[in-house]
Amino acid sequence: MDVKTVCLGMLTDGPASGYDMKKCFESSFGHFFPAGYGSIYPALATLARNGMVEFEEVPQEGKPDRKVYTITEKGRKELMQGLSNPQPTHRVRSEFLAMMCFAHLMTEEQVNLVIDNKLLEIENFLKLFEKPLCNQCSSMPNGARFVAGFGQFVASSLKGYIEENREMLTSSGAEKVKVAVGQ
Amino acid sequence: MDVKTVCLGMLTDGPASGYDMKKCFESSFGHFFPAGYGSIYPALATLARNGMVEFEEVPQEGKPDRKVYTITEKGRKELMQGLSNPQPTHRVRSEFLAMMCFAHLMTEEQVNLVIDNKLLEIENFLKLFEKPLCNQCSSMPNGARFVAGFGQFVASSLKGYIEENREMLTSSGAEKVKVAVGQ
DNA sequence: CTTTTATATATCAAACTGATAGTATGCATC
DNA sequence: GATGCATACTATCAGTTTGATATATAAAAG
Repeated sequence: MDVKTVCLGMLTDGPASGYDMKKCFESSFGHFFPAGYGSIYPALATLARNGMVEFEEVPQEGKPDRKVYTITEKGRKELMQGLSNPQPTHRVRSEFLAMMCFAHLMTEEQVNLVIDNKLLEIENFLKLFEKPLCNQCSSMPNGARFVAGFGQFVASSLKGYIEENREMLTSSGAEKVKVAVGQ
Repeated sequence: MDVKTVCLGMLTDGPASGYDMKKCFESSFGHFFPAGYGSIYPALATLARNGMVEFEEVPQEGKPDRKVYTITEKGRKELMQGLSNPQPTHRVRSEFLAMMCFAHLMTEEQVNLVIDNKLLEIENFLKLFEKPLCNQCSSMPNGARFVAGFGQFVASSLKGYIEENREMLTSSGAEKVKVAVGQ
């Protein structure tokens, strides 16, 4: 299950260009499966070379040609193959958590800044769900609703955990008391 | 903040070999910052080349020599530099969620198998916290306790969300009803 | 009038992933 | 008694991904 498979999946919704797909990654997929041009374009090139997709070059005025990709029958089979893995991964790579492991090497100001920024980031993410948006909330496939709900739920859990435990990372009560008692 | 920085951080706890660090990644760091030999050994080689670490080759009986790395003063400065980024990332890459977006292209059996496996995986992960382990729970730096608690909290949140919403992904009541009414 | 944003393509160095390889001991399974 | 597997240690490699950059034009923002 790499970027190629996700691109094939996106194309089951209708033809699209690499640029369209990038926007789709940015707005939704990218929150749990990031991809940039550097992986999308090579993926599409490989898929085309292997007959999984076909493309039509659509000329435009004043803009580069659009390459509009369509999934083929072979591509659909490949997609089903990709969806047949019974143990898909779910990986986190967090500079944030790695950094917090070394909080004792940082100043209190540094730690607080990092945490405040992270909370802001999470709050901004949660705002995406408040809007009357979900352009097609009702028309959204169940899978997409499950995943969106997942993201919202995890984000608000995170926020709660960080808020309730952040003092663990800074001059914790315990340590301050010890110092006071020691003197 | 790449593997090099995390290696430097690990070395502030005392000298270690690449193999030791791999075990450390496997047992703890890897849950939120994965790294394999393919990134650890090149990272250590680069760090040594740039004077961030020094190493001593310790011969052993019947086993390959251990290369025991120690952080240098220059390495400590580099680490502080790495810890000074006020906006560390926290990224998820989830084949699981991507797959669930395409649940409507899968059979109900496939979806159920994937979800059952994922729940088992989460339960196994949660078992790591039940043990009287945390070899040094009390001696653990606060940062590590914060991060461990974070992992435990997120995992149990995930479990709850999946259990409560999984029926959204399979032949949902709603759709079954619609079919029945339509006939 | 200049900078930014949007539309569209594409590439590249550096980093990372997952697998493989080599070498030696011990331990269990057949 | 042999075969395979786990542990201990190093290391590399092909394929992917990341993040930045390049190219080109037009419209909107400042």
